[in-house]
Amino acid sequence: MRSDRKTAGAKAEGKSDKTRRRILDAAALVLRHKGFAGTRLVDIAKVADMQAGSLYYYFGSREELVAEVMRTGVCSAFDAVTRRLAEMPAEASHVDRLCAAMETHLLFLVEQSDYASATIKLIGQVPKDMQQQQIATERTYGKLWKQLLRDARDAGEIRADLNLSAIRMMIMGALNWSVEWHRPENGPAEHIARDFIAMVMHGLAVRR
Amino acid sequence: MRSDRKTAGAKAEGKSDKTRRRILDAAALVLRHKGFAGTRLVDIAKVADMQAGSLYYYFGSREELVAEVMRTGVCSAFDAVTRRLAEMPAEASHVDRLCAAMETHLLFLVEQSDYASATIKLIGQVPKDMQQQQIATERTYGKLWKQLLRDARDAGEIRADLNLSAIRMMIMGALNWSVEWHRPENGPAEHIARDFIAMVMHGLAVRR
DNA sequence: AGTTTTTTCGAATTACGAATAGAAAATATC
DNA sequence: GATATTTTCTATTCGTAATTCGAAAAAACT
Repeated sequence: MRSDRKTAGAKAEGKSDKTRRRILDAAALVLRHKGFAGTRLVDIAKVADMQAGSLYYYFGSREELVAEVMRTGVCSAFDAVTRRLAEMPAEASHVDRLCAAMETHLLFLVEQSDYASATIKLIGQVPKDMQQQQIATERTYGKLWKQLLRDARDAGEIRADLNLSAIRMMIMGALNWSVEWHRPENGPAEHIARDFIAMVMHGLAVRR
Repeated sequence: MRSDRKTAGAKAEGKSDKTRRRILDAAALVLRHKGFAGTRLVDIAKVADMQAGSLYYYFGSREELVAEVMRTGVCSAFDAVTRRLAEMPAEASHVDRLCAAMETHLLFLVEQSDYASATIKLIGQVPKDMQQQQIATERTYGKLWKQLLRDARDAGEIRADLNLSAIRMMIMGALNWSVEWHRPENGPAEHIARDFIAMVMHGLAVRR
């Protein structure tokens, strides 16, 4: 059994923690590509360079492992967006901030984090109880987006006649769906983001 | 073994065909809610009001059954949109047609067809070979959308500086993602569609 | 170097659900 | 109404992959 020699929040990372992370990384990678049903423990073990049985030294069950990948996925995306917003100049408009959030979310998803893309993919695949847990974790991230939209609307920067909840879900949907189709050969994610933001902000219709 | 007393395209539907459809309906319903991994044959059988073993009289395997649900899902969505476009007045603009297609796709997805919503959900969940097959089936539907966008652009009705492939995927993503979040209590799908179309066409930003 | 603790292994077990097959029931045919 | 055909049921088999467990190996400690 593992000893808990560390106090919460310790910074040094021992061998055991590194192995644990290696397993999580492997799981995120495989899950991202094969989904929940398609991912077997032996697949994860192979990538992590160990035997399937050994995984149980670190995680109580397959579900527990997957759940931690998903939790990490949401939290890391939240962090990435939050950090990006934090480093914006104070004079940035609410719309600027909204656009930055969209760009960051998309880039993070498709070319930075296996955890985040795996999480998106898994949301619709895991059993009901895990899903509940997951939705709870996502609530904080959802609130951030809700706030971004509300601020922009209250400042008169975006139109006020739309159901912002629906708009938010549609935006997230467009961004999240990219994990299903985006491949590097479709071009750099920055370009996708640019065009998407152009559409969302100014519309497809030509100005008269 | 079933006799093939019917010639292709016969209109009368015998008892056997009705049972077959009952199973497909049940499968679509369950798959829509539980996904690929979460759906067991006994679940489908229960809804179809029969024993799991009996399914094999109609389908060679679980995969075959799921594949037929998915094929039906894409084809029916294609039909719904095509029909809607066909009954539009000749003087309708290309943008009008594009909007009609978006609305139809969304409504069909969230409140008309378990087949269509199950299909969307399953795309990222099924094994690689089924996925290939599925993508092939979807190609026709994809072409329809590509054409709608291209026509609108060529007619000068939408801006010409955007990557239409990416835009198409983003639009489909926003619409498709609704199967993950939309519930009747979020309000009628018509309203969601209206707001989404407003955003896509005219943008969130207020006009100066 | 010897001892204890942590980590890994790999074979065995278990659980679950798809698939099969032969009997029974229902339905159609003559 | 008897016979043939189709459909369904039930119990069983089969395969796969998660999980367990005791032993071996590695690492840490004295």
